[in-house]
Amino acid sequence: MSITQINGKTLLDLGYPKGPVFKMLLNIVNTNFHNRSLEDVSMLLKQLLIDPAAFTEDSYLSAPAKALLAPKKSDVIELQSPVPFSIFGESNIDVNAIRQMNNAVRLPVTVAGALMADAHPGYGLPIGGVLATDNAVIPYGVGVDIGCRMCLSVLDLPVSSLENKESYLKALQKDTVFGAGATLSKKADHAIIERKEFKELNLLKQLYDKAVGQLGTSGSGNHFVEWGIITVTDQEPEWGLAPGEYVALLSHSGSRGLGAQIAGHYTKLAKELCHLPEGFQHLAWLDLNTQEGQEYWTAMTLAGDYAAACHHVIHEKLIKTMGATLLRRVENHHNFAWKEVHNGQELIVHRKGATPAGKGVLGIIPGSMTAPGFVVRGTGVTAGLQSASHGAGRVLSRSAAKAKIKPEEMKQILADHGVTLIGGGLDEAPGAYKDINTVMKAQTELVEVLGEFKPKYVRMADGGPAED
DNA sequence: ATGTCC
Repeated sequence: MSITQINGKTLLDLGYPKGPVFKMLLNIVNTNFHNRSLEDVSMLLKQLLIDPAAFTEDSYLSAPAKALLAPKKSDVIELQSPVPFSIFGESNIDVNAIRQMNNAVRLPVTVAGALMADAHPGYGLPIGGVLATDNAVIPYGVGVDIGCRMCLSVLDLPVSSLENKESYLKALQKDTVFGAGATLSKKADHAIIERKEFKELNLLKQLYDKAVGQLGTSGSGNHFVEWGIITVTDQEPEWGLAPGEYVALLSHSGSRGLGAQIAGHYTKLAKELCHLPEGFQHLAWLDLNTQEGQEYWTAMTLAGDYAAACHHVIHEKLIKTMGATLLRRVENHHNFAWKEVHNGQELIVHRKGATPAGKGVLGIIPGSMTAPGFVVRGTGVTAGLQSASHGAGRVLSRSAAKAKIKPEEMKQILADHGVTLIGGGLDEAPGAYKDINTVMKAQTELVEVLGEFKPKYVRMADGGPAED
């Protein structure tokens, strides 16, 4: 026997006006009409829309009928007075990022917020923004690249082997694939493609082939795969490595087309279901008690695991090519939402370009292709919502970097740091980023540094043409 | 970030 369930899209397709009647009908239909056929339910909903007056005494549908008959009242959600939030490294943050955060803490679902030291403006929530809400998830609070993350593998290769430049560069050429829409020529094998969610949600069904083809690729933008040296400095390393220098592999990428499509789909749905005032619409949320909210959570979780799988495929290939053994791995999402308990309340904590930094939690904060990245251990500070920055943060937009930075300057900085780059454009030049050391100083109370990673051989997507 | 599509 099949169970009939409808969602917001069903109502939109039937021609229902957006508003409070949506939530009423979803509850009524999905709890009381699930034994009826979808055809019967659709017919009934059509009649209700055409002649609501005929249903005002209906035992199930009187409330939505009356709502449809009521004079149209504005259904724009009212904002609350702002929840105070901490800003780390405020003097170094674009005012527009702070303005966006000021907006986010006025949502009626917001319980707490924090802005990280690498913050810059984004869609809705700024990059570097952390927002804790009550039972609501904001697709643009997670970001377009769901599950964008870092992965560091510390290997048993001798540091002196890095002198063998060609073998490391060749491995990067052979085992990594970059570019928008890029796929592997030989499909990667990983348990993620067996996940049942790909069969349970229509959207995920449609994205399955794309996900399989792009598994193990890196994408474009600020994503990279690089070899380098990690210097472990912590005297009592709880991560099982004695202080000293090691060869390490570091990657930065996300959930590729899969996550991007999920983000696009549910952001659109959120905007249709959650009506915010002008200027706030990118912050539209999905109630986790609705089918749409649950679907997003399921899809987001899958995209996060898929992003992790992509890193693991890349690392396994490179480790095998170099004949190395994995000593220790550290990895973390920095675009995601988590269910966490803060001050005794379960909250939805969105980190959009922020590293989880709960007490004792390890994470990676990359610098740039010539600046060090850091392995950190969170302190769990409440003011920072148990978070830290996800990198240095941009100081120049992509277009500004292309216009301002000269190719010779970029070459010189790479040479000065002994870094070899495959691909990479002026928009990713070190000069486009803030000074990572300034950013780290602004968050000393949020994270302790356990080790410092210096890039040596870096691969990124080919940069676009320079702009005039 | 994504083959730039609501």
